[in-house]
This record gives sequence, C-alpha cells and structure tokens, in this order.
Amino acid sequence: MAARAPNKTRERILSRSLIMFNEQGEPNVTTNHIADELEISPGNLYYHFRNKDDIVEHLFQRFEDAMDQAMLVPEDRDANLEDIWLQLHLVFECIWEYRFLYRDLVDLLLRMRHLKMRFSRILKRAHESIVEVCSALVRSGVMNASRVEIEALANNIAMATTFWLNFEQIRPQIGAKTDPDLGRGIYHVMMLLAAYLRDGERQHLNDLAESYING
Amino acid sequence: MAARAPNKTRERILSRSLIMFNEQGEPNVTTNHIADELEISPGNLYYHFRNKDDIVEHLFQRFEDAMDQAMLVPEDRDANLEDIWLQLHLVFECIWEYRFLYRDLVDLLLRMRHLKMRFSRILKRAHESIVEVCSALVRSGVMNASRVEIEALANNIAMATTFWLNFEQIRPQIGAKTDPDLGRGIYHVMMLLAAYLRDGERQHLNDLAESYING
DNA sequence: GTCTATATAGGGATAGAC
DNA sequence: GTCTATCCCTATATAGAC
Repeated sequence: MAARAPNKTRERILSRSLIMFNEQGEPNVTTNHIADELEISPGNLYYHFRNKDDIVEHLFQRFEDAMDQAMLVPEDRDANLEDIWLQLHLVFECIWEYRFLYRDLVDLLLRMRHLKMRFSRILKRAHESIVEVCSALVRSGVMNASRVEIEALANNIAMATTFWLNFEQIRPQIGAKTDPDLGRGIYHVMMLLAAYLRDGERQHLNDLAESYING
Repeated sequence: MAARAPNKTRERILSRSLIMFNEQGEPNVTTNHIADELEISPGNLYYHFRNKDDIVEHLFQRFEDAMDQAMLVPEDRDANLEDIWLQLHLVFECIWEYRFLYRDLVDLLLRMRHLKMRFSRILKRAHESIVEVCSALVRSGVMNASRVEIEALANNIAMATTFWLNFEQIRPQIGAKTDPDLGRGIYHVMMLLAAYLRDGERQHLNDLAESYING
C-alpha cells in the first residue's frame, strides 16, 4: 500500500532545505531556490510538501527529537560536573545542526504558533533538567547556592545556551566566515556555574573549560 | 534654502514606523503598510525616504545615540552597585524603545553590513564598560573575581542584556500580549553579578533586586 | 509635498499533461 | 513522481501630474 521505495526526493528536499536554511537564513530561502538547487521543478516540491512551513515543521520535528535525546539525564545517580559538560556538548551540537531555527526564533515561533508551544516545552524541560543537576551538585557538596539562586542560574544558562550562536554572530571580531567555536559557548555557560562552586571544584571546572577551549 | 518648516511628514513616518516595527516585527511591515497607516500615498513615503532600509537606518541612528547616552559611566569616582542598577535600567529602557532591532538582529545586521559594525561598536563599548565597573567593585572590595572571571561575566551580562527580550518572548508562560517586565530582566542580569559579591553586598543586591521586582 | 498610476520583480501555489 | 505553464498576489520603487 505504501510507496514502493522510501521516498528519496522527499528526503533530499528536507536535507537540502536544512543546509540552505542554516546557511542563508530561513526567511531568505524560497521554495524556488530549494527546487533550483535540487534541480527539480517547483511543482515537484509542492507534490511532496504542502508549503514551505510544512518543510520547516518536519525539520522542527527532527530537531525536537534530537533535543529530547540530548537532554536525557542519568537517572540512577547524581549528576557530576563531567555529566554537565557532556550534556552541554550534546545540546550545543544539536542547536548547531538546526541553527536556522535559532537565528530567527522569535519571528518563526510567532508565525507558527504550535511550534512555539513545542519549543517552550523544550525550554521548560531544559530548565527543569538544569535545576535538577544543580540540586544534585548542591547535595553532593560541590555547589553552594540557594533555591532562588539555582532558579536564576537555570534561567541564565537556558538563555545563554539558546542565544549563544546569535551572540557570536553579532560580536565585533567575527568578520570572516569561520564557523563559531562551540567550545567557547560551552565554556561561557560553564562559567555561569563556576561562581557557585566551592574552590576546589571551581578550579577543576576552570581546568576542564580551559583544556576544552585549547583543544 | 532649507525647507520652510521642520519636515512633519518625515517625522511622522519615522515615529510611526518605529511603532509598527516594534509591534509587528520589521520584516512584516512594508512601506505600503506604513503609508496606509499614516493615510499618505506610497509615493509620498518614497519622496521622504529612498527605501525601507533608509527608514531603518535613521531609526538605528537614534537608537545608537540613545545607547551612547545610556552607557555613560561616572568618571570622577568608582562605580557602586546602585550605579549599575541605574545603568542597566537606562539600557533596558533604550532596548525596549527600539526592540524591533533586537527581534531580528542577526538577519538585520547581515542584511545591512554597516549597521553590524556600528552595533558591534556598541557591544564592545558595553563590554568595556562592564569590565570597568566590575573592576571598580573588585577594587572597593565588594566583588571577588579574577580577571578571567570578569571577562566571562562581562560577556554573559552583555549577552543576557542583548537577548533578554527575545528570551521573554519564547518562554513557556507568556501567552497573553502583556508587555514583559523589564524589571525581571534587570533582576536576572544582576543575579549574574551576585555570585561574585561578598556576602554582605550579595544580600544588599538581593534586597535591591527584590524590592525592584516587587514594585 | 503629495497624489495617481504604473512598472517590475519575485514568491507561493495549483492544474493538468506526461 | 515529475514537469511545464501559469495564476495570483504582494512588495519595492518610479514617473509625472497637480
């Protein structure tokens, strides 16, 4: 009953769209551009997708799945600093892969209301996850922070993670087309934590961040 | 030789554009929309401005002036916590007034390259200003942070200030069309500082933030 | 300074042949 | 599944009358 073969053109459209959206920004890529690039007709593209938003939506679904995967927290034990480092790394990679979503986030989410709810859910889960991990750090004596401070910290970490790429793009030095160094972003997010750590672990974290930045 | 009277239509276009850009997002407002709203013809609008970017550019100029004004640091003495609070307040007000620039910042600055340089200059100045103020706090014994930590902190403060409004817009709870509370943003930025303050001042800052949030 | 009218271009989307 | 042809609509921008 289903299509005889896995739909190759459909998949080509999705993956090429992702590349073009990431490179040029979603608002600047039209369905015609995508069709041109793939050397198919616009009509063909519209056979596979109702419209451009439909493409965006399918890409968002993949992003959502990838983020849910990246945010999994070890449940059998309390998280430690290395866990955080690893998790941030996974999340940053995921954001990087679907960075077009973040570039015009506000406009995109206002235009497609149901995506806003789904994105909010991700943010909410991220926030809870951060609070949980920080609480674990407090329990294990590594971190020293009140409940209120943890809440504010979680908020700032979520925001920093969400907008790091955008911030990188508008900073002074970046003139060349070099890809931003995700390590820098992770480093800065970890520095948000650092202030609340006890001296030993604070140093430990600094070393970790330092080594990560240098390679 | 000059126009007999200060150009009223020109000014009306600018101020109305600002309102519409802020409300609907700059990419979603066309020159026709603006002309309609003002009940003038599109042709008339184009008599006063070469194109839409020309309008954006004039608004950016005003933003730039306002920001330069808002970022003035007292030079005759070391800054204290109240100074920071006041300055953040001024900057947040300024951002709020020209929030359309921030909503689609990356796309806007990539489209208008010279604006990117000017915006970078503002960011750079903000960064320096924050470093300076923090250094003053360290000198006066209120803050405890290394040079490296101050750099990271300044970076994070600049980023948080830049993207606070965007973050507010995509957070879970915000469904209604209520204006976001700038106080919340200022509070969170100050919480970035809090971790590095000595206990007494840390409490002082918490009180300040607390009272600011409650009214 | 302001209007009407219009040129131009491009994007989104569909119909119908193959 | 794919293509060609086309329609509709909107946005930017200009010319020329008033």
